[in-house]
Amino acid sequence: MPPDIYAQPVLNLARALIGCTLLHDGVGGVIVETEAYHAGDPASHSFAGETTRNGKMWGPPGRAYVYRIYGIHWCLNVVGGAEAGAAVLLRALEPTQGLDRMRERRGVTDPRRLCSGPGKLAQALGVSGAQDGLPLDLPPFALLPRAAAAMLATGKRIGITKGADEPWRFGLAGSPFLSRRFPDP
DNA sequence: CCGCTGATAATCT
DNA sequence: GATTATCAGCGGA
Repeated sequence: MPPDIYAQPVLNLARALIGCTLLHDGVGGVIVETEAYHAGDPASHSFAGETTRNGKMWGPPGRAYVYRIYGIHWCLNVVGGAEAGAAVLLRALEPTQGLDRMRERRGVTDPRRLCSGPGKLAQALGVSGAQDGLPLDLPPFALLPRAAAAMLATGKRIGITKGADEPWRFGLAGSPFLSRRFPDP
């Protein structure tokens, strides 16, 4: 990705990532769903300031912020935004490469169930806390620009209680690989 | 198709 | 001690 992509306001970054391709060890696909979080946002881990867990959110942009949620799942974010303490949660991919590895890790075969949610995505790509802070433009990761313009859908973020009405979830309209459909306009 | 529930542990108060 | 940016499985319609 061009480095200046990461330096724009985090809402724009969240939109710009739709349609880009993310790979980890050659396994991954096209980003079809994202959510934006930033330090002025009560739903964000960065809202209460810098802590041990969220430290990468204040680090260099274009890197991974990986955290564990509900003691079970991992979630992968792209650190970025013109503002400090911002990140984009990657919620769903359209699997295109390494389908067999994803099926092994996930224990399902339906491609729509491999990466259709933040926890599933991290599991399918083999991402865990070990990758926290790694640059997404360098091995073992790769983040590639999209080939064509994406038809964007916008909606409220999922699974949060604070800031729940903010329309900071973005997706590829009509994609069958979303964690949830966007409401019809 | 939809909604509910248990699992499970780091993080923060 | 409460909360949590989740998921799979289950039961019902």
